[in-house]
Amino acid sequence: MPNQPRAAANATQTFRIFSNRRAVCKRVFFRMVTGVILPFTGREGNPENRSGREVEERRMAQGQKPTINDVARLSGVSKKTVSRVINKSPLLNQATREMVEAVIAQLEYVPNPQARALALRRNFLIGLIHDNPNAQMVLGVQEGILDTIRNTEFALVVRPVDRHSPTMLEDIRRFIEQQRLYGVMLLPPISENDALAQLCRDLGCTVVRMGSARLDDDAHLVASNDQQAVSDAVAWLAELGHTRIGFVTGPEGFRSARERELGFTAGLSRAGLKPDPKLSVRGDYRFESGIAAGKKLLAGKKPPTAIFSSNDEMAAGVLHAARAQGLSVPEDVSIIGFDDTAIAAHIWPPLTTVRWPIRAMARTAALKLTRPETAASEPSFFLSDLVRRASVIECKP
Amino acid sequence: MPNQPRAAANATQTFRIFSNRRAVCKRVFFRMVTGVILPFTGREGNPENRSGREVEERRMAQGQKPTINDVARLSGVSKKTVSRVINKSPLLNQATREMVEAVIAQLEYVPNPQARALALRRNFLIGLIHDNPNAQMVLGVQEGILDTIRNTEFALVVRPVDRHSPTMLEDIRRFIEQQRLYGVMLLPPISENDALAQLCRDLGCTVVRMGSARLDDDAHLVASNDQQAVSDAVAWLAELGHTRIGFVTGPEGFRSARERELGFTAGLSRAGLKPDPKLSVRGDYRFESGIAAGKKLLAGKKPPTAIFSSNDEMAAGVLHAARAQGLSVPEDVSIIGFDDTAIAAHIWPPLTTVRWPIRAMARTAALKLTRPETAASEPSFFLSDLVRRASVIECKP
DNA sequence: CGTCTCGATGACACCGGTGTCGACAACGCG
DNA sequence: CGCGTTGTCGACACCGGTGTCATCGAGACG
Repeated sequence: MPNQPRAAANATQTFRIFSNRRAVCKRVFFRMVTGVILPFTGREGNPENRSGREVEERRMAQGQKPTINDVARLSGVSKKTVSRVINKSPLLNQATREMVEAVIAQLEYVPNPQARALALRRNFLIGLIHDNPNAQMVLGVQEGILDTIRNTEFALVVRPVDRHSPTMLEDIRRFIEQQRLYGVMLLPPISENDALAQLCRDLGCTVVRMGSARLDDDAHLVASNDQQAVSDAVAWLAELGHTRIGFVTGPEGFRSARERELGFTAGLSRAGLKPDPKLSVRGDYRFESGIAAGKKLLAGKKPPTAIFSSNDEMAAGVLHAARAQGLSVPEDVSIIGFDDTAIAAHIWPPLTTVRWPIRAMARTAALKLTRPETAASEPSFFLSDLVRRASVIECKP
Repeated sequence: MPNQPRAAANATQTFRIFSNRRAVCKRVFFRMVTGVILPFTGREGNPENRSGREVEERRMAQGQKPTINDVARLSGVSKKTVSRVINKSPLLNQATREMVEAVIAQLEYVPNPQARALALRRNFLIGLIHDNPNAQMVLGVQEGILDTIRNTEFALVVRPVDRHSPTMLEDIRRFIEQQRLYGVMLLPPISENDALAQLCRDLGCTVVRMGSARLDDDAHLVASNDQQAVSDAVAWLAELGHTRIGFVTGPEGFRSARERELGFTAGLSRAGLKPDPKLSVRGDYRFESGIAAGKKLLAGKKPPTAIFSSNDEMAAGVLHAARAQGLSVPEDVSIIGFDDTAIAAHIWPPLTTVRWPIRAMARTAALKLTRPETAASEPSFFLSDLVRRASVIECKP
C-alpha cells in the first residue's frame, strides 16, 4: 500500500507533466528574489529581499538553524540534490546549482557537521597531538592552523600527550577512534615517531608531520630547514671573525638535534674551519644542561669566543655560566640560540637566535590536511630567519 | 499490514511467554562468561573469556567498532535499553543494567559521539576561547582541561581570537553554532567580557570563566585570588625591611590589573606603610612598558629598594632598566614579578614571582563544565604561590 | 478475582546529512 | 518510430544514537 512519501512523489510527477524543469526553477527563483515566499510569510512584502530576513528571523527566534530540508523545500528540489550542491557534485545541472546556491545564501544555511560526520563516518576535526615542546611554538602552531581553517567546517582539537607514558599509543588510538578525526598533525619531538604516524594512518586519517628533517612519508611533511639555518648562522659568526666557536648540541635521538649538528659542521667548513670535538658539548634542550655546557666550554684555557646553542633555553643557561665565570656577554663571548622563544627577547643581553616561521608552517600543514588538492603534494620546506640581537658582536682579537 | 519489525516484536513476545526476564538475563550472562556466544563463533571455546576477544578481533579486522545494535543484540535487549544503561537512567532493572554493562565491557563498546551529538543536538566539545595571554598559561590551561576530560567522551577544541577585531563576537557565534559546543571556557582578558559570556549562554552552552576577580555569574567562575597573593608578597617585602616599594601596574580596564593594585595597597597597609603615588607607574603588561616604568621609578632621588611588577614581562623590563642605570639586582633593588612564566626562571637573576596554579584551576574549570553536579556550585578561588628566587634580598639600609 | 497502578522495557520516528539505485526526459540512432 | 544512452534528479534506506509513547507483567486494592 502506498504510504505518504510515495503519494508525494506522484504529486510531483503529475506536476512535472505540465511544466518543464527550467520553468520551475525560474518561478521559484523569482519568488525568492522578489521576496514573496508564500508558504512562510503568508502575505506580500514590498520588493526588497526582506522575506528572506523574515524567514531567517523566524527561525532565529525559535533558536533553530535552517536544515537541508528547508533548503530543499524552498528550492523545490530534493534534499539529495541540495546535498549534491553542497558537495560540488559534477553531475548536476548548472541552473539548478545556482538556484540552490541562492537559496542557501539567502537562508545562511550551514550544513550540520555532526550529521555529516555521522553519515560519512568521519568527523571534520583536526587533531593536534604534541608533547610539550615550548609553549610559544604550540601556540604559534594553533594560530597558524586556525588561520587556515577559520571559516571552514573544520575545527581544531588539541591533545597534549606524554611521550614517556607507556600507554601513549593506546591513548592516542582511543582518542582518534572516538573522535573519528579527519586528520592529525604531529609536532616535534613526537612527529619523529614513525609508529605513531603509521597508527594514525591505519586509523584512516591523514597525517601531517612538522619537523626539522626529511622523513619517510615526504608528501605530508612540513619542515624547517634547520641545517641550512644553522649553517648560515655559523658562517655569519665566522665572517665576524670568530674562529673558535663552541656548540651545545641537543639530546641524542632527536632529529632536530642531529640536523642542527650537521648544519653546524657544514657552516664551519663553509668558513674553512675544522670542527673541534673539544668545543662541542651535549645538552638536553633544558636550561640546566645549558649551564653545565657553558661551564665546561668556558673553563678551558682557550675558551671559544662564540657559542652556538641548539635552543634558547640552553643559550640562557650558557649565559648564566658565562656570567658566573666573570665573563661578560657579548664582549667576551657571543651567544646564539635557536627557536626565538619569549626568553630570547627578554633576557639581557637580548639573544641572537634562529626563528622558525612556525605560524606559516602550520598554515601550510593545515592546508595539506584539509585541502590536499590545493597544497603541494611534496614536502614543504621553510627557511628560518636569523634574528640578530645584542648577544653577538665581532670577535675582538 | 504488519511489516517486518512488528513481526519481530511478536516473536519476542511469544518468547517471553515461556520465560521470565530474570531467567533470560541469567542465561545470556552465563553464555557471556563462559565465552560461548553461538551466533558469532559457531563453535565451542574453552572456558576462558576468549570468544569476546574473537568477536572483537573480527570487528577490528573489518575496521569496525561495535555499535549500540551489537550490544543490544548480544544482551538480548533493545537498543533503547542499552541507551538507558549508557545514560545511567534510574528507571531500569539492576540485573539488566549489570548484564548490559558486562556486554559493553566485553565488546569495549564506546558510544559514537557524533551520533549522540546529532540526536541530542549538542556536541561533546569544550571550546577554549582565548586571546593571547601568555603562551605558558594557555598551554597550562589546555593541559589542565585534558587532565579532567581524558577518558571521557569530551574533547577540547581551541579557538584563538583577536579581541580587537570588530567581528570577534560574530566569529565566535558562528563557531559555537556550527560546532554545537557543549561548553566554553573563557580565559583572561576576554573572560572579563560580559557580552561575550552572555552570547555563549544564549547559544545554549555553559560558560566557565577564568579570571582574577569576582564577576557577575559567580557559579561558573574559577579565579585566582590575586589580591591576597600580591598583598602577601608586599607584606613579605616589608618584613625584609623594604619601606620604599615601587609598583608597576597593569593596563587600565583589566580586572587582573585592578586586583593586583588593590592587593598592593592592602599589603602596604598591613605593613603599616602608606602608598606613595610617585612610586606607582602604569604599565601595559608588555616588556617595553616595564623598561619605561623601571627607568622612571629608579630615576628619582630616593629610588625604591624593591619593585613589584604586575607581570613577569614587565619585571624583566624593570630589570633591564635597572641594569642600564648601573644598578645591580638584587643588591640595589629587589624585583618581584607575577605569573611565573618561563622568562622568570631563565633570566638573571632568577625572578621571584607569583605563580597561578593554572593547571589546577583549569582542571576545576573543566569539571564545572563537564560534570557540574560533582563540582562546587559556587565560585572557586585559588591562592597563588609566591615563588622565591634570587631577585629579592633583604633591604640593606 | 477483576481492575488499577506502576516499574521496566520495546517499537518507532527522528536528528540532518549521505550512498545507492532507479526513474524520467532529451537525445542520437538505425 | 522504437530503441538504447546519457544527463539529472528523487525515493529510500542508512549512519548510531535519543525521545515519546505504548505495552506488558506484577503487585496493590476493592
